[in-house]
Amino acid sequence: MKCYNSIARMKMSTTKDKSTNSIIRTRFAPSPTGFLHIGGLRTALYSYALAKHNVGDFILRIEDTDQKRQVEGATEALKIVLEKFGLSWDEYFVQSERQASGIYKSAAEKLVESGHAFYCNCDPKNAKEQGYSNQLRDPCRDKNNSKGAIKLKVVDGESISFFDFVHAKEIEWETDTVYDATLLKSDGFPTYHLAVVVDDLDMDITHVLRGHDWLPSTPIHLLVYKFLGENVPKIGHLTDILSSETGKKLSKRRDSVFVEDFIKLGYLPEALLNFVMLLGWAPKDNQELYSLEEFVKVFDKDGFQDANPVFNADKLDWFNCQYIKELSIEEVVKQIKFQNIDFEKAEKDVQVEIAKLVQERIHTFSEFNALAGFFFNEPKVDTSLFGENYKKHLSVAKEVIEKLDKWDLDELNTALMERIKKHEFKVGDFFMTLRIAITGSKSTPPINESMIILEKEKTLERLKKVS
RNA sequence: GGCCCUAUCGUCUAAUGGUUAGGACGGCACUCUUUCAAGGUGCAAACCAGGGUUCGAUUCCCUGUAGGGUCACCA
Repeated sequence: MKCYNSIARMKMSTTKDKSTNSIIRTRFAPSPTGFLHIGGLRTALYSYALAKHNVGDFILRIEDTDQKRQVEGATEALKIVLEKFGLSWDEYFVQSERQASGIYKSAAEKLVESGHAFYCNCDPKNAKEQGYSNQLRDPCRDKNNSKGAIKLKVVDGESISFFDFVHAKEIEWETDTVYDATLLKSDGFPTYHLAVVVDDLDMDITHVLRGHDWLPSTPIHLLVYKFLGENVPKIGHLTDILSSETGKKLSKRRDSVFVEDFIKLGYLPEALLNFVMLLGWAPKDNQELYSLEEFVKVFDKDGFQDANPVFNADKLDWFNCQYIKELSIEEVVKQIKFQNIDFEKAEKDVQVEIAKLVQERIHTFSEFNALAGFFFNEPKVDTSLFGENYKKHLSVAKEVIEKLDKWDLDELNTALMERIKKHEFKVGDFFMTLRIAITGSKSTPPINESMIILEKEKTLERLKKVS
């Protein structure tokens, strides 16, 4: 991965001939205010795929112009997660570092000079109470102030539009509905509206992919682009992912939305990424399983969905199953270690044996303890679960196991089956009794295999306890 | 409320001016099986409504309805 710093990058752009630059350049521009949102992962993925499908550049830009909302370590966490998903970037920028060079301030001042922006020296704290903050036309626009925040001077009676490449249609606004947005705050930092335009221009971004929540402020950006007099990148707005609970946009408060949380719950990055690929984009054929590499290969701008998809957890689980099945047994072992401390302490061959039994039976690794915790913790056995004849079953089983001279799956099975026949037990009933006695549950991994793993002593201990 | 976006099975979606409207998840049934999974087979399940345009609309246009987003010196 190439990682330029901002200064090096600025030097580059001054020496480069922009007119010959036809390469596709996309960016992911999160603000470091917390963990990565599932929708953010999808935006990053599509931006990455759009660039890489066309052998272009994918840029990571940290938008940290609101100093008050910074979260310690969020940028580092963001980078780690993106790399975990294979979304590596070619260039890296931090807006607060760029801000120091005065790039945003001078752009804003340029707009004032050309008459497209004005100073507002109202106290931001009182602005709301005075009704200045959400007014379409700010009273300061005619005051000729020479300091304060800088706001956009929107001209009425015009229309402004752009072609949205996700929706594949022209979207238009009357400027009468666009408010005099703040571009440069009184602390000297740009707002998103200014920074995004200045940076996308300076970094030669060709395609902007962002969330639908940005659509309403697009006319502001369009105006700034126009007044700065440069080429506007193509812009596309991705659908919102809806909560299956509320039917509304996924919210940090109500829904589980953070990528890190899904990883903790035992979802594999490949599975999560594959799931997210198909929320808002679909291929022409019916293929559903894609690695990142395959996805990049088939990705195109025509596959975008216009309607908001609902987050379907069942389908995510299914994807996770598919990828868990493909895992090598060593990888399964590794994943289980994150879920259970006792497992980590077990002998290596025991770990492998347990992993084999569990691999096809779980949707996420967090299910491990419910399914296979009995290997490490003695279960509480609810005797009401037992069927008829369970006492006979148990005494026969104990007898067989005690006499068994070799602790081996085949030997155990044949010895058990022999006695089942002799006593004319129902095979299923007999093993269900053993299953409950040993695991405390009616649905478990294969019971003979489990007993072999548990070892003779522990198996007998548990059988004795309930008989 | 203003502005903007959207509308195919419960969910993710494909295709199409003429099709038995396809696939996947989930559901159900059967099968496999000492439980649960996994696997296999099959079934049910959709074009929001009303007007146009057209020989013909799920598809194109309009209206309605419904859903979503957004209205900060936050991003």
